[in-house]
Amino acid sequence: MVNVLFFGNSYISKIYLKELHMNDYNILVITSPDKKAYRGRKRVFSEVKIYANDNRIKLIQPEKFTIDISHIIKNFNADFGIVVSYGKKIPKSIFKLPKYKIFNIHFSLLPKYRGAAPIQHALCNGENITGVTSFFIEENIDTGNIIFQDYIHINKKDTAKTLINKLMPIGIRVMNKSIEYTMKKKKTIPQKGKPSYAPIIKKEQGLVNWKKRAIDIYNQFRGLYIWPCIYSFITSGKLIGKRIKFIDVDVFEEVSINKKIGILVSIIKKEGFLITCSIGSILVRKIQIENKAIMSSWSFIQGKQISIGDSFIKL
RNA sequence: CGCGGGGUGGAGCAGUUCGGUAGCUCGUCAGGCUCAUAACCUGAAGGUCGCAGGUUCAAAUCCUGCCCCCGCAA
Repeated sequence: MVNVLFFGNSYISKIYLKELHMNDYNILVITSPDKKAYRGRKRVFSEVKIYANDNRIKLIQPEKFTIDISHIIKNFNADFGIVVSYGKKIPKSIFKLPKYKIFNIHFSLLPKYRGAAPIQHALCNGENITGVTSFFIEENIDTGNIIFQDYIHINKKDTAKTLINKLMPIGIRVMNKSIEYTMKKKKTIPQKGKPSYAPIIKKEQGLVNWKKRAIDIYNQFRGLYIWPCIYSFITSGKLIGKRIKFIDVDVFEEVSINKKIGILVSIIKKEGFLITCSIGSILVRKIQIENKAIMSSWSFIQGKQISIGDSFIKL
């Protein structure tokens, strides 16, 4: 029986945990403590925890890696460990414990996009290629020697959501290859090339800058699709001061040079409305006003909440 | 027992402050115009105004209780 430590928190992690479980490894899951979601006064368990509980997989939820936690992990006698979307730094005292150390599944072509949000940053930058890399973790973040790497093309229409879906099967393959290579003690290779960084996304990064090109704003939309979405503020008309999230947008055209930017210039029946950017304009199909549910731009227009000439640019 | 917004024909909204005829932009259906149309014109159907009480000559509107939905924050 092969003992595996699994570090993960998100629903992405769950997919990898499931793969390991299906392959009959003896797993110890390390995930974050439960969070409280107050709406409905419920406690929310992470997907990882739910899966572990449903399948009777051992699980611990340390806040920090204390001596006690370290003992539990040591006593598990892991052969190796895998980290997928864990979100916390794992100290040396822990990652030196397993026989074959611990490796991470990272969603970029390292050394590009080191950090917490590689998928989002790759999309925001309009990359047309990305991938999955596995490497042994060390004290610096995302710098370890590469075990296995695979790439994938990014479609112009891909958002963070669709790209994650495409990366999942690649990642599974990378993980399985990595396990195989690790057990065979196959030689790893140092990262080479110029590194770039993908720090955690903050909500403020969703604010649209209308001085940018339509294509740049569209890329920002793709990258921040799942969270926090791109948004702006309505600065005229009846909803003045309200924040508006753009839930579904597209580039309408990308060549015109506009004097007035951040203005709703026209409405396309049943489709949505156009907003000018410095170069080009974007078509907004779905929106969400703060404190409201998501609705189509067309419905929004029916309610006379917004009309041609309204602006989104802060004065 | 965190903060806040909301429930009005099929969709999105106004009307509630200060009680008095159910309103707007769409959609649907029928007819008309048109070579033609998602355009335009005419007409029609479709609502116990979230639920239950209360006040009143009269409640979408005021009072009380309840249900449901949503945003923020974690």
